[in-house]
Amino acid sequence: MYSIGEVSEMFNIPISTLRYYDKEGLLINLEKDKSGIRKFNESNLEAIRVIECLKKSGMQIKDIKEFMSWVSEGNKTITKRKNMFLKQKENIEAKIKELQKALNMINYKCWYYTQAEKDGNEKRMKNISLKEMPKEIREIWENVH
Amino acid sequence: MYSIGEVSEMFNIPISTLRYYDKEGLLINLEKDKSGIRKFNESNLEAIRVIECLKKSGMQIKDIKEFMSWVSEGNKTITKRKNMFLKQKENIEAKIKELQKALNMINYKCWYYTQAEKDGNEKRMKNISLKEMPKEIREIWENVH
DNA sequence: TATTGACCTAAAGTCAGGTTTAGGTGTTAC
DNA sequence: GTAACACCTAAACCTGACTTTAGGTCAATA
Repeated sequence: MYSIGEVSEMFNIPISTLRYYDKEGLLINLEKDKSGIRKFNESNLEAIRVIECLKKSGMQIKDIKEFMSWVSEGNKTITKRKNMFLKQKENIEAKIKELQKALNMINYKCWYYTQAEKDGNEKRMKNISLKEMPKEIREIWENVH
Repeated sequence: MYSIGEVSEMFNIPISTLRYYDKEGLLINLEKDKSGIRKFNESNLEAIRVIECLKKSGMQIKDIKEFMSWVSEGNKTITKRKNMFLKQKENIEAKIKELQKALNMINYKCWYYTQAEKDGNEKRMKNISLKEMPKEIREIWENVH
């Protein structure tokens, strides 16, 4: 059993955020002692891991809450929950692809500015043609434009 | 030269958002005709590509604005701009790593719920030990916990 | 015993990043 | 010549996800 302060430290999540998650219904089955103090058990910690993961994958609080409500409904929602994870898998894979595209653009810009820095100005780079680019850079450029 | 409506369609960005970016100073050197209508040229389109990329990499509007102001200051800010892109490259690589970690968790959950669905309940899965997991799943699980 | 520290609630406040509204201009289509 | 369309501004509004504030409980320490 952990206090809110301990959990906050473990996960590096502000106490106010943990209380907010609780208020929003994300922390199902979180117990409180007779004087109202929250006691986190292992399954609450696992819920926090899942919340962090679903947030990273771009899910909104209200949808995470819905998922948590399915968890507490038991066996009859297993398929729903499985499908939700399959969908989040796709979401996250799409996000990674987008980021990789952005990374391509950034790599092109890094090359561009490294060259411009050598030249002391952007004159040459502003009008550079595909033929003048090294093969790897040309591939990136074509990918991005 | 493109109208705001054309640009909105090309990039799938709402007109209101393009106006907002202009108002916030992200679209430097954007010309307007005598009656105040925006005319986008190639370099404005390139700016929009850069904005989209920097947004994906997690940069805030006010920082993108600062970058755009460096662009309009010319050669003396080339090094600044290069360093900014180098830093964003790191940011985006870190983001990809995070997403890959989240994807691991999601893959574990997909496996978990596929098994639970077969069983018709979560009894077996809730208490499953490392030894009972296939090797790939065990590796994921260890990565995540 | 009193003060410190960790916890509590409810409600208000904040911030980024837009979006919507209200009222207006200028050009083309019937 | 009037209506429809694409554009304009300024300002108000909205949403999600927190964070801060104000006021209070309780247990342990000086």
